Amino acid sequence: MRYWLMKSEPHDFSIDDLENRPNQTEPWDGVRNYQARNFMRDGMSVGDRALFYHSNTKVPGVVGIMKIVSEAYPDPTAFDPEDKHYDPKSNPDNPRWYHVDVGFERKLSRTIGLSEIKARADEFGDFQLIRKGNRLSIMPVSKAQWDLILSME
DNA sequence: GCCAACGTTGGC
DNA sequence: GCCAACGTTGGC
Repeated sequence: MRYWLMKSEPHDFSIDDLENRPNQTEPWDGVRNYQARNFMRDGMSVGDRALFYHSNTKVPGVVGIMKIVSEAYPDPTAFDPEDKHYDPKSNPDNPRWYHVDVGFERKLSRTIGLSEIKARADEFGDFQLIRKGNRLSIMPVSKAQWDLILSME
């Protein structure tokens, strides 16, 4: 089993939105970055777990835990001209974008802020989240990093 | 709202 | 294949 971190802007889709979905699952659609796609398509397996991270908000940070509940499959929003994430270069015969479904596991009792994580950068070691200029929305997390974040809850 | 950092596009 | 221009991400 692997560990991941997945970012979402809470005004687009938040941990509460996920919790309130009928089955508490949701396709993690709209990813249009090759590295992030490759992590979902080639790296993830059902049963993996992921930190839900709120980005571009007042207190950016880790807010909950999800599990990966599907294998990767083509992202249909790329085929829909009406969709915000439409990509004319992706089509059903040759899909460019893939995603997985995620499931709600639990909310953290509080937000583990990015600033708190940065303050302990030494303990986290090489962590994409706190690399300078990081813009990746999906990234792997080591077991040690996972445990460290949850120990800060 | 600003802007630095980054990824993508497209002309050459 | 290079690289300038552009669009996006995301912290602050």
